[in-house]
Amino acid sequence: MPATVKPADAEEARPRARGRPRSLTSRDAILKAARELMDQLGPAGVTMEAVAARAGVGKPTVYRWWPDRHAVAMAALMEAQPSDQPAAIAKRTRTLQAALAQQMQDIADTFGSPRGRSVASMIAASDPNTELSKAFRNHFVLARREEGRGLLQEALQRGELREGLDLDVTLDLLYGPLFFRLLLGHAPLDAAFVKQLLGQVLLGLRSGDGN
Amino acid sequence: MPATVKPADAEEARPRARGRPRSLTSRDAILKAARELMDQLGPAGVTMEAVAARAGVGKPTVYRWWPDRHAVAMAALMEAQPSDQPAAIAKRTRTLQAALAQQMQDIADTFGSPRGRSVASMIAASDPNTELSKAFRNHFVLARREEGRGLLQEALQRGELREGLDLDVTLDLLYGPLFFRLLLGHAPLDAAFVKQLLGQVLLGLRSGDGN
Amino acid sequence: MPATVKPADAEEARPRARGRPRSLTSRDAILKAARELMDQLGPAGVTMEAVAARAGVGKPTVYRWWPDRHAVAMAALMEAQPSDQPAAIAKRTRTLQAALAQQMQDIADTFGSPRGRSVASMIAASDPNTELSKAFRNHFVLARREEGRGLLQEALQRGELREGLDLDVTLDLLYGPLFFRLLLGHAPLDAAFVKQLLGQVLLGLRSGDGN
Amino acid sequence: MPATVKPADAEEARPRARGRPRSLTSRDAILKAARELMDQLGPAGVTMEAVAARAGVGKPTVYRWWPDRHAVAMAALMEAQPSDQPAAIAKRTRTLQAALAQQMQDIADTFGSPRGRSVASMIAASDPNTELSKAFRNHFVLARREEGRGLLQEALQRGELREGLDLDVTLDLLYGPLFFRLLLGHAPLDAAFVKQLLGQVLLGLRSGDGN
DNA sequence: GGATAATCGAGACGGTACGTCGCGTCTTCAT
DNA sequence: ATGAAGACGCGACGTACCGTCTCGATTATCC
Repeated sequence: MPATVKPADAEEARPRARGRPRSLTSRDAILKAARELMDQLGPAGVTMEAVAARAGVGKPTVYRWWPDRHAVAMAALMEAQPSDQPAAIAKRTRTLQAALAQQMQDIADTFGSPRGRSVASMIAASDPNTELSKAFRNHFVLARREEGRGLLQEALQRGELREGLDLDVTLDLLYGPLFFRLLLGHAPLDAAFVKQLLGQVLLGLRSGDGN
Repeated sequence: MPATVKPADAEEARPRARGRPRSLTSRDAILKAARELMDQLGPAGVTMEAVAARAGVGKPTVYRWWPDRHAVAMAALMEAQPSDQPAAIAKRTRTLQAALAQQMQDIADTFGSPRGRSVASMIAASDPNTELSKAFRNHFVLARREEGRGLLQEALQRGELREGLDLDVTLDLLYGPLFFRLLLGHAPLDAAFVKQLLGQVLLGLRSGDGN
Repeated sequence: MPATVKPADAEEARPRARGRPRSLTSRDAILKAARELMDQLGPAGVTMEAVAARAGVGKPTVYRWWPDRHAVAMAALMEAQPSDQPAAIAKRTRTLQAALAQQMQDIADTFGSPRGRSVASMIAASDPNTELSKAFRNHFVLARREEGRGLLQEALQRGELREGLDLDVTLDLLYGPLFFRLLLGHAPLDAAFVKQLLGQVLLGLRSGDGN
Repeated sequence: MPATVKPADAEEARPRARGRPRSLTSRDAILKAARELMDQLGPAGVTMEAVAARAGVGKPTVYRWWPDRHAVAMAALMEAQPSDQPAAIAKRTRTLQAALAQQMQDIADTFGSPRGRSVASMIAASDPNTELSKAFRNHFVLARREEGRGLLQEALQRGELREGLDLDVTLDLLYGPLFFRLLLGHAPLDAAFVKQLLGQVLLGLRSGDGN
């Protein structure tokens, strides 16, 4: 799913806007420049002037695509990491616990990187009410949570989990602690933690009731 | 615990510095101004110029106390909310589950407020490695988590929880999902959620092993 | 005589260019828009974007007719005021002094208007070496001076003026002070001034020599 | 007399403004930079960015002293040429005609230079109603005209000129044609012209009446 | 009559400069 | 020495126009 501000590509009419079409080349150059600045200087380095200069583009062209520097940075990060296959590959080959463990470790690795830190800091710094901010959170965090929902539902169908489980609470029980440690950094985020976390959560999912 | 970067008020010598002493009045006026700006304009509104102007203070005076705008903002927020008694009062009067539920609901209320949103956004936006940032995270999040540790330890001594419990994982299991929903806002953070959350977590704490 | 930069309509071949011919409707709309902007906002308001937008025309269409914004503004002003009959009508009906007085008052009125101020400011602001600039100066100022030359020559033939008069100096003696006050605004430009001016100048033209 | 916008140096109170005083060093560097740009690139080259960069000064500092680019350019030109002694020296040593001839040739030389062209173009391009614009016109043009008034008054006292002369008209009669040719460029501005001009004007001043 | 070609409106393009705001530092006088 | 005041160099902001280009659509001439 593209990171543009106006996807709007419902296949209907869309009367082939008048005038010169926007240059996708410019758009890509802008996002590439933003990504490089993000990696080299962090989120604060993604200034409109630096992005435009590095992309070989006029500042107004950047503003034609995105309304401000936060939007450019978010679009660059979203385009950089498609949020795709990694877990999907592993999905079917393991047990629920193994699949979740792998995905969570993958998330930890991703967010442990400098670019991941940038993502985290932008999630919290941006106005949470804008559409772009929601899309960004969805892209980087909630999409992973939805992968987990898929894994849980399969396990549910296999009868490995008890009926009547509140999936949303369970998902937060899995991913909440993960991002909590990522953001706070008060304790290590290693394989042992993931194992313990999964163990405690899954224990409560197998039998009995959680009330 | 003061919010200044340099407490340094070790009671020893301190040769009664020459010249005019720093005005505590100024300090308080600065923090008050910062708090007001934070409430009215959000974290981005806490600029040094605005703070100094509103406090009726010169900019260098602000810089004499804190090194940059983030520090002023953090100090203002920390001074505003002492992170004290609320849970302490309730501690002894209820069951573990009830005490935790009350504290968590209290946290949710606190962070649901505009000022709480500011706190959350500053946590994620600030450089996580600075001392001030650590103090800030500790003040607003980890201190609450430590309150929970106290509650769990009491329950442990009462034999309500199984031995060998990994308290750190358990604490993240409790507070992680809470802050996860606070930050992401993907699902409501109401009493039902708190109840479900506590139910699922405590279920795994009572018997059996979590491995 | 049209105000376009490229009249070039030498009646010869001109192989009746292929393709769609330029729209005179557009041309007129552009000049009309430029005139309106000039009147409402002054010379600085005559921007290519505003002209094109107000004329309901694409920017390249404007550039197809004129090379830059100055040219458009000058063309608009020149087209607006044909520099014609006013004095021509009066020419024959009066004495030299009366005819000059009327023309000069007419010039003063013209240049005293907002549009006249625009003309004056463009004369001085434009690069004096371009062809267009020369045509513009000629249209608005020197053409009037040439009218005066005609009046003087008639008077010369009637024997009202002494022989050997340097007409160019005399013309500048008449029109120089007029435009001087117009541009500098240091003193009123009223009928009394015109009368005084003509009196002093013509005094020197009647007899004796000016050496 | 300085070119600052706020001279206001009436020697009275002026309570020694609070805060850091403005740096005259910066002011001078700005004006010097503006002058150099004016000489090298013409009036259009005097952009705020270029001035600030060349002066080694921040843009806001330039705006602290002058409100816009025109003001900077005018101040630079006024500071560059003090509009002083030249004629004053010659004043007493010659006849009226010789003194005027020298001054007028001096004016022609001054305004014939590139910098003089810039001055002329700025006079006509600037909003004639602002205080700065008036000061500018006064500095470069009317001050010279006033020198001429002095010369005429001396001649008047010596009895060289007839009584009842309208000095203002006479002055415009002298300087108007000069600036007319300067601005329009339709005829040479050489010694012969100056001689002819003075001859015709002075002829009318000696005897008879100009009505 | 169908191809060809220059024009049309529209509007995005790379740029330059605008005038503003905030940073964190420095310099002044008054306390 | 510290207080407030405020100017300093700096750098980024977001906007306005510049003059050029690239679209699809239109309108004429030429084959």
